[in-house]
Amino acid sequence: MLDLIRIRNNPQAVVDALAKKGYKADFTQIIAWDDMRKSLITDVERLKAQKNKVSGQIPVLKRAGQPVEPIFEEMRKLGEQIADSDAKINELIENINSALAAIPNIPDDDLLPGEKENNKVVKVVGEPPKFDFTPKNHVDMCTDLGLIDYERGVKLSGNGFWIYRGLGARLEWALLNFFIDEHLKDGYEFILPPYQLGYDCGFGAGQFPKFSDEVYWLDCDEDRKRNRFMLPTAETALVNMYAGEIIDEAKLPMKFFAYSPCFRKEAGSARAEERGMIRGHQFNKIEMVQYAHPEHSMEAFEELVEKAAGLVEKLGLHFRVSKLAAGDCSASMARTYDVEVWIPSMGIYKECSSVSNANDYQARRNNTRYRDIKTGRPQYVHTLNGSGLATSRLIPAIVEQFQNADGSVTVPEVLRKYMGGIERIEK
RNA sequence: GGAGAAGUCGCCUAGUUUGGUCGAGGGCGCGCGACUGGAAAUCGCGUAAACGCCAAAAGCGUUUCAAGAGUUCGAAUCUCUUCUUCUCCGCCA
Repeated sequence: MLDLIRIRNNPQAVVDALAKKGYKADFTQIIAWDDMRKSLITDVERLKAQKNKVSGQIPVLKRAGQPVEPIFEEMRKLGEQIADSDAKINELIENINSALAAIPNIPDDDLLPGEKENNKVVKVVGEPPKFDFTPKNHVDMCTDLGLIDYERGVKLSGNGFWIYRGLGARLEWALLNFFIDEHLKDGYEFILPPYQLGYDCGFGAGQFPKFSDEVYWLDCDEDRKRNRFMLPTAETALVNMYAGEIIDEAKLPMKFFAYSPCFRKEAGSARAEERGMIRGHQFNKIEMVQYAHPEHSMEAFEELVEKAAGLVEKLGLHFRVSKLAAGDCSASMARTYDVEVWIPSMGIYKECSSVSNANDYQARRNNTRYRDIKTGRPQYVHTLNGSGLATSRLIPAIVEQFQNADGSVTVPEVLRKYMGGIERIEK
């Protein structure tokens, strides 16, 4: 949610900034509504003040034994006028809010405009492995080694689901354990959130109303506001934990990470090149979230990027970090860097972490504030999130990048202690 | 899932029977000040948010007693709906 005062103060600046995201903003209607709201409020508040004053007289007159009935008729008329104006004001507020809620976040100044083609690689670590044999793709590797059972996953739940088996399950769990330990070392608090969330969480995170069709709903009431959905990422939970609260400034930054499966419809995105576990309806992810003071959110952002990249690096994988152009950042985000891991069989880098700063966009939507020590006033926090990391993109990278001529896979060293010391996965 | 009780200012609590100077009293906590060499104790003062006048401060006004709707000239107080919590029962990992 954007700040209406900011829009009012300089609409053109906001229009220009949003244009970088490819969003055509026009605030004339919103501002007109807000103008109407303001003038109505001034009027109706004058009426209310008058009503309160007269109302306060009634007990005094009564006590003095004076007649009060004559006043009632006038008061009734006043009351009708007030109810009338209040209804209009509420309608205007609703209009304004739903219009504001549909507008994406303002991208940071330093972002390039445009889409993917303007993403900029800011860091490359390692290089693509060279094989002196014909490398296999991850689907074949995982199937041959018995790590993943794609066929039976489909049998159980349909396309987009798989079963982790045996060492595959242990590898998955080892990755998660490795990430958990690393985040604990960095002083992040471990959170296990509910996997079913209410509508407000989706709204607060900025995913609803626009993307409410991309999650799985558990109930089918006509009004989704009373229903729950399966979380598409733990961010949706973490970012709403303090909704409506005022946090002590001294507590900032607050740092969390959560494990959760993520459930996504991914409608219409089934593509031949995204076989295996590159894109599924359910995948595991550790998500990092920080609540930061606005003056320090950029540092928090850098920290999260470093952490995400550091994890991939410790695994020994070849990857790169890209700074996304304004139009490639999601609607809620002011700034996003992707950590992309090399998938040899596809010949491309695939996102395994996306680190973003929402600035105050989410905090405004779900009313998460801190109390400023100097002024004593509540201010919106900045919320940041980043995967740390999503395993479903890493297992393909690991089995492909670390495959050997005999069809085995070398287990990254940092994972071995979580897998009973196994160094190599073979048939 | 069934039956009952309850949700008041950071926390605890008064007020709900008898609707009207109740936006709301008291205690704790917290902040400031006095006393003290310093501290404790004591005493005094203060103690929410949103919105509007307004870009900001001061000030004034409006709104907010779980949320929403209703009755009424007037609702913390009466009615309805929803949510949450607690107790008992049922069911279960």
